[in-house]
Amino acid sequence: MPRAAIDVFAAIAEPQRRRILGALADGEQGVGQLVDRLGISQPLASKHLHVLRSVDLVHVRKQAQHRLYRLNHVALQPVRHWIGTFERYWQESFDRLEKHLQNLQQKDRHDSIN
Amino acid sequence: MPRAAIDVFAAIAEPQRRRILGALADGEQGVGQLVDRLGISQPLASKHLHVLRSVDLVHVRKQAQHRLYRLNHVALQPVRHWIGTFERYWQESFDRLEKHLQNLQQKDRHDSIN
DNA sequence: CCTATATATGAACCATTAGTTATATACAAG
DNA sequence: CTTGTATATAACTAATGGTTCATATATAGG
Repeated sequence: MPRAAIDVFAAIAEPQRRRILGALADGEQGVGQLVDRLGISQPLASKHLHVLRSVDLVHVRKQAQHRLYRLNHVALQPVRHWIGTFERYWQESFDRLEKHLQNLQQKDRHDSIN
Repeated sequence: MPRAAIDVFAAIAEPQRRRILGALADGEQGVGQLVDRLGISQPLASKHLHVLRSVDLVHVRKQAQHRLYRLNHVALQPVRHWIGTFERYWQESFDRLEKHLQNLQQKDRHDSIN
């Protein structure tokens, strides 16, 4: 139960959490599905999801007893941006990318993560 | 003295290490300069640099008693690539970027980091 | 209300690690 | 060879965090 102020960088530093995010890239999923796919214990999955939720990397949706988690790729922007500060060599391309990203964000409501 | 197998993600999860890399983005620097600029202790700087070196994020060059560290931005590619796997929405742009990156890598010998 | 299923949470354990202080190493200069 | 400067390393401390086991909460269905 990490109550410490963890940031996005620390969140994605954990291999299991990266695996979870990778699995969620295939679409919204419940805890049970993630447990089965990744072969980890249920409490561990819940706790990692809690961390990911604390940095807004995932969003939750209730459905009966299930909690359906879905990836929020926008929360990765701090990492993207930080890396961009070093890669000024291709900064021009990066700027184009950022612009494109902002456009995508605006119509990012009920988009197709599947 | 972290002898554990730390990866790039864990290396950049540490805020002080990100600050060090940020400082090195301005060009090659000695440990003393980093200590002054960042206001951290000398042993701490050396240890963080050791970690960064273990994942090839920095390269060292001896000059008299000094050790001059310089950023190796190419080592950030795993992070870039991993993030790219989620951001398939602008994948096309990303591919163009990757191509550009590979071109830059080839003429990355004694380039100008400053 | 009782049971089953799905998920979250608490407690305890153990490993890792950021940080400090003290000391060692490397090199240069006299 | 001694001194001074620059950096690395060792020993230690304290905090953090990943993991497991047990238990609690939530919801559905009889």
